[in-house]
Amino acid sequence: MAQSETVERILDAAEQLFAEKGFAETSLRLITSKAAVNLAAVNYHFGSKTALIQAVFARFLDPFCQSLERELDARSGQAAPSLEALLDLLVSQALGVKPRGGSDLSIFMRLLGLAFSQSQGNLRQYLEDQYGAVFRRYRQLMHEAAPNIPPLELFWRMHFMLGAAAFSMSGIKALRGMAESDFGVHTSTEQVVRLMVPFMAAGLRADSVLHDAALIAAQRLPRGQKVATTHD
Amino acid sequence: MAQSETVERILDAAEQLFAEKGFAETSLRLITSKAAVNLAAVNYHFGSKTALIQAVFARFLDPFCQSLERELDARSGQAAPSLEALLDLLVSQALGVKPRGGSDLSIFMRLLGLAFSQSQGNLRQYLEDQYGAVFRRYRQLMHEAAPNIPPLELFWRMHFMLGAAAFSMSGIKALRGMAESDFGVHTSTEQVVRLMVPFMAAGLRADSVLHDAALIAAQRLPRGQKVATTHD
DNA sequence: GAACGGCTGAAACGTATGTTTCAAACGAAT
DNA sequence: ATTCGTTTGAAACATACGTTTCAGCCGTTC
Repeated sequence: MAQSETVERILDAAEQLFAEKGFAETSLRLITSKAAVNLAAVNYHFGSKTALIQAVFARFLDPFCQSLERELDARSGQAAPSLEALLDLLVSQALGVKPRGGSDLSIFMRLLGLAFSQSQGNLRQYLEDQYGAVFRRYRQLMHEAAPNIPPLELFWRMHFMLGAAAFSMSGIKALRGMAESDFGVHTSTEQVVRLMVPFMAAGLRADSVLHDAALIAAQRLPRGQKVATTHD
Repeated sequence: MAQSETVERILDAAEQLFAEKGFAETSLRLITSKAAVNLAAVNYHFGSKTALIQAVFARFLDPFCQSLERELDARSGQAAPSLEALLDLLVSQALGVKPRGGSDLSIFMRLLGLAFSQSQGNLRQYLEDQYGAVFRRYRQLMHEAAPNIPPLELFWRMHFMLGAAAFSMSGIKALRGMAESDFGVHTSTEQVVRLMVPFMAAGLRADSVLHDAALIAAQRLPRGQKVATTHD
């Protein structure tokens, strides 16, 4: 009956605590205590801590990806968007998705960063399976926006991008503190995000170093390789 | 007889396991078992697990920073180095420092990434205290190499850079796997590092969006989304 | 009003962790 | 050969964790 509020409370608390301390360092007891629910509620509603973690991501990533895909669909007929437009789209989506009160973009990105840096191929595999399609679609658009960059290099550059975003948001509190003590200026999360756009756009379209390197040779797909699913 | 080999064995095992699984997820028993030493040896030689973690970083970062400072000293008389030269210096130092057999650049960067993304209270402060001076010195050179970028923006861009590096190296194995399955090409760690340089250099000298003194007010939302500025 | 099913509360279970203890082993100096 | 400080080995300790259990609660349905 009626989706007890307990589930939301747990997700709220877990999201915040995971972002603060990491997954392994956050105990269920801490979560349930912060959420003011019973310890057993987690295993009752989610089954396990692992499932809880995935649920936290799903609550954030599902609306984000759906919203992003909607935007991409809306643009599918028109001319291919520019790099900046693509980045802006991502930024505005990220800034726009606010499922709940507690959710902040910095939390979102920090969790994403943790997902990639914490151990288990578990979570990573989950994200890959669940949201890999959207990523590939977005990458294809990036490829069209920067056709002179070899796909392999673009792949890595997009992950440099993701890393820059995840890392900065990850430690935004500490970094903001450093910036504030060094420059006496407060930088809001949103401002940091906006600072990323020109950095990333310029990095993405920098001259490739792969055109005549050894990599480019292997880059031409030897016909046998399994490239099957992705036509990008 | 001072400095038993046990210490080195522990550090080797710990470094590798920390990089693989993270700090919290790596137990002392796993470390000592891999190192083939007694469990109590860790607490005997290092005092605590926390101290062990710091020791792992010190063994890596101390020679790196010393070597970097030496290079910076050697260049202090000459003309200010270019951005690319500065980045190359970093890369070559990072690729050059190999204190031991097991040590790999990807391990180095992954640990660094973990240091910033895991429960930041302790380790982060340690790194800041211990190596903050070198960072500031390097940043000053970056400022001279890109004088048209406002220092605050440069600060953030350097951290975007660090994030890109830490993140990519952090999950290099998984990313390499993705790249390999999508493009059928193996990318070595060193190649990934070299791919970063043009990306970062271009990002660093991208046109600033902070030109006006009004650092903060300069940011106006391009599209009509709700602002609701969540101050955190 | 009684019976049912979803949900909560409190307690316990089994396990794994970091740390401590203390006796034994080792090596160098006396 | 004995001594002494350093290092190791095996075991125990205290604690924290994720998970399970089960009795009780409450709203809904018959």
